[in-house]
Amino acid sequence: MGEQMTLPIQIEHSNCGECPIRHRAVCAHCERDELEALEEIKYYRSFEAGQTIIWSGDQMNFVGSVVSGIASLTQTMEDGRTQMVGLLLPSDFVGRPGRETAAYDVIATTDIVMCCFRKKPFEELMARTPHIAHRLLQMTLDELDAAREWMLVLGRKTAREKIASLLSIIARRDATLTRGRSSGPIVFDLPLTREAMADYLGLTLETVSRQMSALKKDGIIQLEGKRHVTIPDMGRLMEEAGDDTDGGFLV
Amino acid sequence: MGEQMTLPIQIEHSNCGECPIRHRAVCAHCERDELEALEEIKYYRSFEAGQTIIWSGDQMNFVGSVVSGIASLTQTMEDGRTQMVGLLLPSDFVGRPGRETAAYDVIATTDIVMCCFRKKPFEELMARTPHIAHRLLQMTLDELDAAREWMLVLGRKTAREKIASLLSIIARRDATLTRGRSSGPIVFDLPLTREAMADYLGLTLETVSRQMSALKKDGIIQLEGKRHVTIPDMGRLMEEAGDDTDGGFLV
DNA sequence: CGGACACCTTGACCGAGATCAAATGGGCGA
DNA sequence: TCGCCCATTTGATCTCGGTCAAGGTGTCCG
Repeated sequence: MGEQMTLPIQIEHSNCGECPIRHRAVCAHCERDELEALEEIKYYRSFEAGQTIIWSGDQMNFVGSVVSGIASLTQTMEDGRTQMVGLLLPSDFVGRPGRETAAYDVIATTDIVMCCFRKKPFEELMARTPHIAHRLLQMTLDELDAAREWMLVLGRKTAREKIASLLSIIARRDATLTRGRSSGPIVFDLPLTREAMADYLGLTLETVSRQMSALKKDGIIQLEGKRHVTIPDMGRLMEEAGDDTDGGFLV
Repeated sequence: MGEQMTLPIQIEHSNCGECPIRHRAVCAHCERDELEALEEIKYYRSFEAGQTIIWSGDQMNFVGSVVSGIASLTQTMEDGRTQMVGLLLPSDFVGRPGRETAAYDVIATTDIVMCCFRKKPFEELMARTPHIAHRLLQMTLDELDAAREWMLVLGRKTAREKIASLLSIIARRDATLTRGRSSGPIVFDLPLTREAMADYLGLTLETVSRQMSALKKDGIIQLEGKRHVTIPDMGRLMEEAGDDTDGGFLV
């Protein structure tokens, strides 16, 4: 069975035409050609929050990456239980080279703009450019890591640890995107509803809410409104997450 | 961070020298050369049940595949909680092309024989042979699928459903390896202890044992001794697993 | 300004699975 | 064959997180 995957494509946040993201290939000496080839097969799509971008089982005729907004990769059981299996943030890649159909639902969590490439030409480009294939392999390995790290979270962590893990991942990701590694308090807006957090963590939204309140009461996080989060001490949060590895943060 | 992964390499169970597995490359017209090149950098290692084959953080100087036996990819928290994040069965590939160190512990569940290739030459071969890189990408995508499917199991399924899911995965894998798809009862030996099953499923061994007994009492499975399992009706087992997809089994 | 709606919080209670503890059983070496 | 060791089973109890049910809060729009 074919399916959906996310691979963070190596890109830079600088302009290429109307697109705020520059799709950068890996091989230094042929970068120019690749960029031009990508330009030719590129188009844009946008989706509103809540829209299902791709249904599990869909024929896929494009690959692409998220320009802005958040989407989730989700699996659903027939009785309605759902589990988010991946989070698509800006710069993440969508689509499985070589596979025909999607295996997961891709649901827009916020409004989304995607930069798409027609699948066939992209794959041909990939075949012509070994470095792209190699880069895709590396990205897929990263995804696999993230998935396996998440298996530990889902299988063995308590609700409180799960919340702390999610917060630290989002904070880390946010911190590396917006500034370099700094050591002050970290401030960001949660891009997920309580329900989406619950789907990601294998919890109910009530439990998520309770644990958020508890972390707030204990001073691990500060909450302003429902979404605005301040983390005064990243180290303490990671302790709460039960993380031995600091994930390369603040190294 | 680099790490460990499993990718089922495309192989055939026929002899090549002393190795019971034939390492088969993907490109038909250059298969001969690839086989010869693989022969040159090949060697064997064996491990006893319980041995840790690779420690998380180890420098990796080989890639390889399992010839016989079972191993597990495992993550451990500092307080001792462990979660298995992958299962290595015969024909599964070990090692991350392009990564320096292992991210997970690889522990021999049974006695193991591995067929290894020195990493550097293997990667050079990979660079020379685009089809191998492409094949590796496909295998990695399969792994990613398996991991994400498992996230649904870990996050949303009940203990009973988890056990049924694990049994059906093992049964399916066993069935496709040993014979073609047949429709009769399925018989196999569990390659895992109750504790290993628990580590895989995010449960305790007591719960595993209880649910196995329950499934037995309800006639979903038959148990002879501790390990020998008969599944009279695969359909019923998959119902218990809450699986909507039949995973391509008996299609 | 106020009402409606979506999202979130909090409370009370319950149950699946964890934990602690003990009994059973099978395999292997002496 | 006996006895030991270790995996497994089974039992009793506890607890975390799920479930059901009210409220609260913020935002949009009349």
